[in-house]
Amino acid sequence: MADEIPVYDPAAVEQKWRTRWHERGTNSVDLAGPRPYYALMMFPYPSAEGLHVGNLFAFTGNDIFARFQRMQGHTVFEPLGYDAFGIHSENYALKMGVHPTELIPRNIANFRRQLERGGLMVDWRHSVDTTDPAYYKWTQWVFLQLLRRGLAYKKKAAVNWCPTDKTVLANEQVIAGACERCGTPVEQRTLEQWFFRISEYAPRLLENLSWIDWSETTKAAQRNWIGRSEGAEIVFLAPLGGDRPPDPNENAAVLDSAEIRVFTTRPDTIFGATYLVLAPEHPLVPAITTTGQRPAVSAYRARSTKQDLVTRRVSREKTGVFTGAYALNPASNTLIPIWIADYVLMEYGTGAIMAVPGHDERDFEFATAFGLPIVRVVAGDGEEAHSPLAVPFTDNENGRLVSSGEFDGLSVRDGSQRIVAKLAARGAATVVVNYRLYDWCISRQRYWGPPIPVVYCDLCGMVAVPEADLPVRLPYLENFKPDDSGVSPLARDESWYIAPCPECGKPARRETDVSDTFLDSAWYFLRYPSTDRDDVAFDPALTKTWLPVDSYIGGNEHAVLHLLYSRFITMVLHDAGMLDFEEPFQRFRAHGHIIRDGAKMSKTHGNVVNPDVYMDQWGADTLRAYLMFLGPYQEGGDFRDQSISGVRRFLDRVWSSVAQMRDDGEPQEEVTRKLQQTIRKVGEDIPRLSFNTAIAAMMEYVNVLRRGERTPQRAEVEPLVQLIAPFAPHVAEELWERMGHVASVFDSSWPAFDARLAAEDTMDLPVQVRGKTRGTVRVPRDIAQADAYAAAMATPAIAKFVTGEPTKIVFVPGRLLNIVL
RNA sequence: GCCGGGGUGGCGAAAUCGGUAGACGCACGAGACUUAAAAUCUUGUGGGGGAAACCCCAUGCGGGUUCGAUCCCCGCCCCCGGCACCA
Repeated sequence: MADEIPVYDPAAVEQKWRTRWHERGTNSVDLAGPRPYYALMMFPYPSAEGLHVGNLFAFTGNDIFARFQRMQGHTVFEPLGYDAFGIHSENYALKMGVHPTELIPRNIANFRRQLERGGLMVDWRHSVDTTDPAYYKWTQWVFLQLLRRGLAYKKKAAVNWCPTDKTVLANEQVIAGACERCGTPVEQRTLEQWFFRISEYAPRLLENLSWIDWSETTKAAQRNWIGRSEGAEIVFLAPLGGDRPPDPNENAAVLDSAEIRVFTTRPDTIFGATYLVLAPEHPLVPAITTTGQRPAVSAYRARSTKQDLVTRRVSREKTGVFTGAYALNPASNTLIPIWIADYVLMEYGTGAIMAVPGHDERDFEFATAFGLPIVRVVAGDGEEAHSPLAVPFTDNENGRLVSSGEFDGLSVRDGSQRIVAKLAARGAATVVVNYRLYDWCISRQRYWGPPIPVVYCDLCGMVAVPEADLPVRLPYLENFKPDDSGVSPLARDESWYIAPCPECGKPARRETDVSDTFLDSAWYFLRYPSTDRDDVAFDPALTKTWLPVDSYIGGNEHAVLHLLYSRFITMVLHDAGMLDFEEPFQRFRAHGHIIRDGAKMSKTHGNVVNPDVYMDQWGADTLRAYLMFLGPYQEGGDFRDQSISGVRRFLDRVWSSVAQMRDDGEPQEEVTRKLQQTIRKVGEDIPRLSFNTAIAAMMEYVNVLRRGERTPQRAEVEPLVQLIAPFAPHVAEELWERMGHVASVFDSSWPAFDARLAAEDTMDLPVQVRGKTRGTVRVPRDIAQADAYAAAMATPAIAKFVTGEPTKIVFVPGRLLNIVL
């Protein structure tokens, strides 16, 4: 090192180390290495626009964490792949008039280039591409495992249909009655669809949330989605065949009657149930409807089943029709009318409710609209028991039962229990738990996805494609545009869909639907370690070593879709004896999102950041560190062009510290102490993903290091280079090499924290008078209270506030002294 | 409506088993270097008052607990995200 200080040239340094890492295999993981650590990040959809700065933000956080784990002595596996099937790609291909089989490889190549440029420690030998037959062969295999276990089934179902994308959508993909992709109002259509029985797993999917180490926001979203509610099913008997209101004096039990089961979370309010409501599609409706009401009821049913979901969900106006029938309220023993209305959903609970207008807003609205009786059966403390209700009373914390016979005076909770117990004794009620989670509709009438591996034979019926015959390859279709028919474009290619029946060999017909993209991504983490194996989906030994995933990082936009499906598929494979764990991700952290100028980045806002531009101008290391510095990783932040210079300045200062470094002296005590504190801080912050404060701590250290005219010593800068390495890997490698090291800095051990070197003998003890800080005194760290007090009183600036005798002295050793007067 | 997360300088943000509020960075001001500018270095910067030493106010709003509250409790307001005619 001569007098000339070499200039930090990011472009040259980064180019050099990309090549070097490749040549040396620095990022190639030894899957048999010690202390395996699987650091997974959500794989991207390779869009034509290229890598988004938001992707880079997400990946960089994971990369820092992974590199840190490696320097802690772990063998770290940090794979990345491409989620390239799906409507997004297909629509883009349609728009551009390019076939997806051409488009996707092009996009992937561009992504790969940008990702490598970002300096990620990814082992590309273990990548996946969901559109590769070598991958989707196993996606089809996963489907067959569910089929075999009775967890995949086909049924005619009212499904969400997007008229723009011309496809079925899962409930998860319908936001406020509209398609999450294009915003078009969703219609209801009845089609034959494939479903997975995820609802059967609802209790486990919910319960496990109590012990997995995930972001609270994500767990809350899943809990909301699964939607558990505790309550009771109560039986109401409805006498049949009468065209007149039954005589209450008549013995209802002797009449032929229908059992109407309702679900309620408020059995305590049963004395206030003044009518029943069935969903229009409820199967008992034809049986109970009286002759006189038949025309009105049929008209209403016809209308509401045709009605699309939007009208039904967005306009909350209450409509309904009286069936003419009555049911016996098993608690109050009175006859109450039975109505049908579309505010009661067939898909949830029993498709029937007991309406308690006094204590439920919806029932209140309905009762008001149709002039049905509103009875109060819960009253608040000190409230007149029979005070009329202008609005439904829903305070179930303080409420007490009234007008409820023997149950009067009980709390909501006790009342519920006692009433259910009493009804249960005569078989009229059962305690039940309901979930809002519906089965997962996985079929899509589109082109760009894995064909569902099933064949229909006139003789043998539905036959699963044998595993040995997988993959069922997606044929090349010139015209893959979807149409309104509700049938997949694959149904146009007879040469493809006519196939021999696997059982009898006679010509049969392939399933022409493809599966949902979310199935591709529900198991990809199992594939990464085993990409070398083409005979199994996942190698048992490798899976035992590497899974479950140690750390998973991704966006919260996948909190309910991808994460829930992945957990479900894992549980199924666990139950099938193929995995020895049932939760795929031990730890999950949701990262935040990068916005710019206070708005989400989008082409319409014109505020999209192309990472290439910033890597050209500042270097990848600077961009990485800046993204991590601009805000808390789990909250995201605002990308501001102006602020990036501060991070570059910091790296410049690290660079010149190394360039000027000397080997001929002792490290300075204050610098050493600060260094130790920084080692501790950075080592604590990285596992917490608190990257912004870790960078701030390193900046503080560099400020101390560069203070004054002195030349830094090796022992002062060498650990610094290791600390910055996860954040700025290229420049750290370069500096590490310039300091004389041959091996990669990532094969060095993270600097050890030495508490003795970090400790200081003296400190500035804050002194408060009456709780207000009035100054500090320089005292030994382990000073006793009396000495601290004496020191404070010896400081005029503090003593002058002590105007009388102290009544109390609060002393927290090492923290503060408070003199109370 | 229910469930999460959040509200701190001009800006991005630190600090929560209760203990000097505003670390670090941006921007801005002053100075050094320079013919000059850029870069770099030094230094200042929450608001108000004061010549100054200093004083007062301040973590969305209003109360409370405490020697001491950004942090805990009660009652509100606002922003972001999830769920939503789910009984």
